[in-house]
Amino acid sequence: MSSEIEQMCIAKGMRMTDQRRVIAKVLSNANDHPDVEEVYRRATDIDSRISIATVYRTVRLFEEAGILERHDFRVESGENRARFELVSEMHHDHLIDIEGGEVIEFHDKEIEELQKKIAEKHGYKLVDHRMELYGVKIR
Amino acid sequence: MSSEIEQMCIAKGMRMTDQRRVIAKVLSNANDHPDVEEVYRRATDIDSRISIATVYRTVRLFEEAGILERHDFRVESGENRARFELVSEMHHDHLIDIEGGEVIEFHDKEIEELQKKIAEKHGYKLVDHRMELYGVKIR
DNA sequence: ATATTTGCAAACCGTTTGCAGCAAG
DNA sequence: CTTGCTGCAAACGGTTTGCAAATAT
Repeated sequence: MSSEIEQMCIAKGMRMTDQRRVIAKVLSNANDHPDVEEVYRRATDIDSRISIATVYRTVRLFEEAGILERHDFRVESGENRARFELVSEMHHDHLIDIEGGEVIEFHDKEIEELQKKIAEKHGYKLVDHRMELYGVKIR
Repeated sequence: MSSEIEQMCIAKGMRMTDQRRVIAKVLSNANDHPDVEEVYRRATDIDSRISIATVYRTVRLFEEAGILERHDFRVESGENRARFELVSEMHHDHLIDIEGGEVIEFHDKEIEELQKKIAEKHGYKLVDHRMELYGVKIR
């Protein structure tokens, strides 16, 4: 059976190679926000004939096709790797545990509404936004 | 007369070189959000004996001293340069014109409050956040 | 058959760093 | 005098790319 992303690719008329199928599967199954290295690890685990260059090309392709969303979370270690997740029907933002690294997804209608209003107040139509909350667990 | 940033540096006991003084002045006078190349341009305009390496070292120093804030605005051209601004007494977020590139600062108490609540609802203490609105001018 | 994709390694770009000389305290 | 700063050029790390071979359609 083909993965969720593979279906989307087919729907968009993309040429499906073994590599793309594997990467599509890895990303479809991910419920975290892996970076390219991690996708590469998981993909080569399934099929070793995949190069990191192809992973880079493929996540970019998927992103441009509106299948994946790219994030640049600010992270303690200062490493600057982009992380990816499947675009979901429901838009959401992220709360990042700066100690543990976990990422919690949330959606707040009220904030979204306020953001739109702020843009309008300044004479702008809001076309995108980025909101990341950074926190530490209360124990 | 010494610039706002220079005063802060002195207050923190930093060794003041000509290069640092010039860079401090450039950043104190900036009311935009220049990247390193732009700071370098403005600085060498005043005194050509400044290298880009020193600009990099100095903005990092100022950032770590809590004098500057670093931003990584998402930008159409895909270029990934960090941009800097003097930390202001009043915290604010940014509305970025994705066409013109202008950056508008704003502050919304209500959103800040909601962000804190969201973090708490998930068992986190909010320690930082990043909120950028991307818009197009309504003509 | 042809157009697209791949792996490889080299290039890229923003940023950092080792080092020897220079300047601040 | 000592410690820290600078310029230079080389290294870095994540990402992209030119190319010839391999593959999808």
